[in-house]
Amino acid sequence: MSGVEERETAVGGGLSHRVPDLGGLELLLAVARLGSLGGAARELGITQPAASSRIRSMERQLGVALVDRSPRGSRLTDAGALVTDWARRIVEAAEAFDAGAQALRVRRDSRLRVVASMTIAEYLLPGWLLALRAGRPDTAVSLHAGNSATVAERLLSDEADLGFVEGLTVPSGLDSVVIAHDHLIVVTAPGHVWARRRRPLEAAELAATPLILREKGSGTRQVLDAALGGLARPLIELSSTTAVKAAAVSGAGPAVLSELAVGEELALRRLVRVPVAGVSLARDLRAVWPTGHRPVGPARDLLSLTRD
Amino acid sequence: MSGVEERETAVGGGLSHRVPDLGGLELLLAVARLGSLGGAARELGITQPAASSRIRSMERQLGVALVDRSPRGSRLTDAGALVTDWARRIVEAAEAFDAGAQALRVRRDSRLRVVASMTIAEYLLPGWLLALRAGRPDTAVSLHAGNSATVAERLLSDEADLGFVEGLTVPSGLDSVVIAHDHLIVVTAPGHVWARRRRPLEAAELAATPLILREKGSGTRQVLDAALGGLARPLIELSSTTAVKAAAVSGAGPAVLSELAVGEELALRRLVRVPVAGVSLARDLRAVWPTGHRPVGPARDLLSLTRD
DNA sequence: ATGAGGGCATAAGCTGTCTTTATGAGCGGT
DNA sequence: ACCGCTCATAAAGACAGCTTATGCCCTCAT
Repeated sequence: MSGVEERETAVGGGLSHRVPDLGGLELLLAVARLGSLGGAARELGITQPAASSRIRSMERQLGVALVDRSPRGSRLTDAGALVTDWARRIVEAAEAFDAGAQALRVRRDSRLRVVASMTIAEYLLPGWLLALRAGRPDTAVSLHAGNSATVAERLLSDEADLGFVEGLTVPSGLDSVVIAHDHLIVVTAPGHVWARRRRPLEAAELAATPLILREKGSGTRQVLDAALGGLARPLIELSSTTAVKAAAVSGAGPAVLSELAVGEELALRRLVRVPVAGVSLARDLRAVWPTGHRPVGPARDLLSLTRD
Repeated sequence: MSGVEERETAVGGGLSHRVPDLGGLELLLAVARLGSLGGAARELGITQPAASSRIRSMERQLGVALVDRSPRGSRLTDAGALVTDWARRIVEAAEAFDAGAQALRVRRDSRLRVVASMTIAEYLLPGWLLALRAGRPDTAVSLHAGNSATVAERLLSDEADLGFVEGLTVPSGLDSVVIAHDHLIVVTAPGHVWARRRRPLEAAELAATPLILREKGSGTRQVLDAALGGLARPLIELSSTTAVKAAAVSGAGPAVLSELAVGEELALRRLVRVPVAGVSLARDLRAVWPTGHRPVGPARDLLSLTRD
């Protein structure tokens, strides 16, 4: 209730003022791994005083001692070990971001050109790219995102070497292999009536209720319409998974989304899964390529990483 | 193969030079949500030119156009939508970090004092704290991490209101309720012989092989020793889950860890799960409190969030 | 004992980034 | 035609982080 506390929570955002920047977190991880400030500094290509000062400023910012300094090295405190583990999650997310972002740059010299549907590009590809980078560090990948039609088009016009789609059907002219299974699920904000519901929803009830949906033509919408016999009733139609999630979290109504998209939200209880019965909302995720042109080289490397 | 490219990948670290900082990512999320640079700027408490310049510098850094500007607002480009979703993962990890870090500060006025074992504090508590903050924004939580004995000690001396343990036994003097189930799993680096193994490991084989383990006395080690009859043979003993994971990832040998701890690593294929048969490596995660003092108020709120 | 080496802290100066203030320009509805 | 919204540009100030240059502490080997 103090003025400061009030403002801190009222501002709400300002995360970047309470969380050390990525450079600081990387430094902390290096200190944890190497057991020495100077060693960590060397690894990151900065000087020892810079590392010392930076760790100290993180400790000031967090209000917690992170490392025990001694004349023969530095070890994490108990709190420091916790903070370091939480920091690792941020850095891993940043690594995935980096792998994805590098692939988004249009480069003519890419040895592997991938085109993928949105959901796959958002939730699965960064991980695959990281794994690929670990195994084949010199493979330059470029990524283009689009719907199933776009994927087919770019593959057939030789603008891409490997594609990923999430629809019900495989575009003609393409061979495919199933690489994972996905389910659409119904979710609501925790405050919604359905959030407390134990008895599964029936198809009729789902079809009769206005839902927050992706636009017609999206892979997600295709599957839902097919499952309900083309009857899905939109409360609003939004053009991205993100917008649908945001609307559902804010309590606008129930939404239908891939379980890939809402893992985090379910874990944090920002959204609640509503049980459904008698409706087939499963779909396959597939890798695709032009008929007959079985993937070779880098494309084959990536494909082998996607096996679940 | 160019000089610049060479250096970028050779440095390897330097993540913070290729990924925008948290402030920039938050700004991008706000732009995506509000559809306007100026609106996002207002929400974050900065001026419109600052937002404009910052978004522009992110686009320069990533080499990709993120937003389509128009005289009546800004919308994300396709690439921008992808980048924004990847950015959201980073920001969510940062929110968990923040929730945890705030709880680590020692504050006398905390209305809820929690003491938890390491694994739970590392992997589950931040999410619970975020959910608690969402539902009860004014609950100040403080967190202390330690082993089972520490948890019991602090609860019984009234230094904590609610505890979480992961061992096989409940310390005497405490009541408990099971809040989740956990399994220890055997993992190796992808290059290890066991990584390609299909036939499950037997207890005898596991007991005969030197493993990367937590130190004796840790919850993880207790469960493993019990399951193998006290026979676990350490290749090395390390004092943190983190260190065990790092050793396993680097290929030092097979490790035994909670599946909570290696979710990310398995998804990114940095580690591979080795099937095991005939060994009971399950354990319960429990909330605990002094016998008779059933949790009330904030403690009860938190407890109700942990139900799986 | 004593000197060498590794480890950390402090001080001073520099540089770059991000910010604000001030202003201009495009588009749309009234 | 004007007002309101949007975004862009330019100039100047504030701040954070880095480097260089030291000094102290501890340990180990000579």
